[in-house]
Amino acid sequence: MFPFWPRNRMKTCYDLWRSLVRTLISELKEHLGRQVSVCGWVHRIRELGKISFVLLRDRSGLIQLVLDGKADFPVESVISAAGTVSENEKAPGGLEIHVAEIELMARAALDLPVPVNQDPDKLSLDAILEHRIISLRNPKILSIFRLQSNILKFFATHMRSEGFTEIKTSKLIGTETEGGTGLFSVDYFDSRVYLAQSPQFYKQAMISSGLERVFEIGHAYRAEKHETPRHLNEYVSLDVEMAFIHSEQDLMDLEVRILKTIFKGLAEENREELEIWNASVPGIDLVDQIPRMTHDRAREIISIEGGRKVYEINPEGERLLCDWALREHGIEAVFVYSFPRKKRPFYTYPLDQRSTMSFDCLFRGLEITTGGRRINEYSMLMDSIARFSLSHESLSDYIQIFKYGCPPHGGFAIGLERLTQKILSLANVKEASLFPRDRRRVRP
RNA sequence: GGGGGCGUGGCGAAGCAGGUUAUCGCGCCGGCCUGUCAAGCCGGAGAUCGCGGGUUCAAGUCCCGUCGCUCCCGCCA
Repeated sequence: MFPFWPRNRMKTCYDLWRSLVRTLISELKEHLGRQVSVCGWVHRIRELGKISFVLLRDRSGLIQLVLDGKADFPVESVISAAGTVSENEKAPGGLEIHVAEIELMARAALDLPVPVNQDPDKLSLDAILEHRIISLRNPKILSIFRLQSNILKFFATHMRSEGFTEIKTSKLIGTETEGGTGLFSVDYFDSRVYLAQSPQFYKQAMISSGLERVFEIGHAYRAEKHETPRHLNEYVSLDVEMAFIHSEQDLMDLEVRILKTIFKGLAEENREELEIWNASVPGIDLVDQIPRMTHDRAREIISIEGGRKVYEINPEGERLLCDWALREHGIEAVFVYSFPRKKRPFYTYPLDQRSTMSFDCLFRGLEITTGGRRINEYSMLMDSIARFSLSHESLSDYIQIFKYGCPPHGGFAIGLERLTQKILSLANVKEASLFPRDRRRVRP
């Protein structure tokens, strides 16, 4: 196997080195004293006259290369180096490679727009995002997405373990089902369609189809002109829908189990990333302790904590609630349920005249989840549609889900970027999106 | 939709009771150095101070507009 060099390359005296299979930097300690070949990006160069030290970076880590003479390539160039792995107390990490042969695979230009080998805390968010292609090379920045990838993995793994089927639904929708605001319209041949703000109706359709339990990991689009550290106009939604539930309490139970799996997995597999950000996930046992309170009770607590009467749960109130939960229950999270009917969509299952079987999950001061039981009974849905002054015509497809029998069900959605942001204590949710889209930014 | 703050070399900042060649750190280029650890030392390049207008003998600095960024509120994942 010669995965990195053309087969027709002319034979040279260095072909011995080139015949070496690439070794990942993280595996070098198993090759002590042996000849290896490594590939990666030049992270840092220190020249000391007749000897140079080059820090090489690959997907698995960093290693010091020791070179004779100068390094004739700039930082961020892609190289392949062959040499002998040796132990040296003077080397960072105790290991280094004494290089016999180097191949410059791709020379980097000199005008790096943002530093890759420095602490990104010293960069402005704007610089990070404007030069996203380059800033992602920064190991600390890239570590966000290593961790995020595992959030996705543990989420999906958990859902499957409970018998959920993964679905992918269309992001192009023909009608403004959830009300006119907040939808992006796009040209669709001779007509106009919209980008889905949630897979809500399709999830429910799959409940009635007989799958009973479904989840979807997909993008959601919100055409809202908000500019805050917690909003994106395109985000990844971890959507869940489950049949045969009794109330939103069943859904909170499910979310607790999901969060436990995610937190446990991250604590095991992403210790390094958490350490880089000086962050930690809540203890697994504590997730069971997340307090649950009604919307009314939440307002009371916020009023007491904030020292003044509140009627709405605003962002400051969400922070106060989580502070309270940390103090009283040891975990910065809280479930709020029984939201008023007027604060929830028409499809939310009513508990009584005033409130609904719906809930939010707040984590570290931020709403990461909204969900609830949905109306599954045809006549109740008709009443609700009338109550919200919606038209049957625009909801005809949706109504069909319930006309021929749909079991009691409900679901929720976790914002992937928000969860990532809060786990790592990132100042802005945009840092947790690879290529964030906000009101003006649609590039890179 | 409402409100606040900020735009100064590639990056991060100082300068802003108006005044002569706009300063510092990192990075970059050149030189010295065989054990560096954000290497060190010497030298150098690089900025029409976001843009437009106004006030003034004089504007990075004051005023108005504009564009951009960022934060708070509303709404939301």
